[in-house]
Amino acid sequence: MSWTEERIERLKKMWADGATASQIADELGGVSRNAVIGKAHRLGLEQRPSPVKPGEEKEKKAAPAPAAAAKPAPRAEAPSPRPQAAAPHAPSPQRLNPDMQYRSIGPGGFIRQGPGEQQAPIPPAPPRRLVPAKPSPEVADKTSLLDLNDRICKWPIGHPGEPDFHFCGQAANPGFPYCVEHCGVAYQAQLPRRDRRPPPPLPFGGPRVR
DNA sequence: CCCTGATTCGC
DNA sequence: GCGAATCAGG
Repeated sequence: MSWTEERIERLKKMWADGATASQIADELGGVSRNAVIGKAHRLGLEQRPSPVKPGEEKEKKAAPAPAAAAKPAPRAEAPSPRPQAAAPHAPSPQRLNPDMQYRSIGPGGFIRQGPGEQQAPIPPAPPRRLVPAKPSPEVADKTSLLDLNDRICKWPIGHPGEPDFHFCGQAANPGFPYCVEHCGVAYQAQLPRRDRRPPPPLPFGGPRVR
């Protein structure tokens, strides 16, 4: 089927009306939705909300980042002693906390409280001076999660959970999460399709095909 | 899986 | 120019 004047007109009309490429292809018949999209582009009538390109390019996919949650991790300067008291919900009969104050509970399981009755205030914990924990000797001089920022290479060294897990820590390649050396590992130029090597055959005949 | 539009590139 | 194959996101 060829793109006659009439079919092109119909394509333009439906495209402008917001029909999807699939709908247009079905309506016209004899063409695939890819053909419709391709034709629409060649006609220059694009600029439609694409599900894939709503705006600018988003976060780069950090290629091998396993658990490197690459956030600067805001440092807690002076944490407040106790954020809030536990809500006085109906405590289960088991595992009673001896430090807690309990009140009688009615048949419905709710605390019975008179109209003017106030909840007894929980006394605040005595102020305590908080000192930073000493880092374990394995990571003493290494770049830890808390040391990360956007100017530091976040390439993980070792594996999360290991005692000496840390990050590269070199000066990052500007605009990239890694230093120049690790950028070279993380990012590879994509070859033209014809130059790509086909993936090696999977063992056992590969995944099932329905 | 289904869907979407965008892009690439052999023809 | 055409459109299948592919990509990338919902």
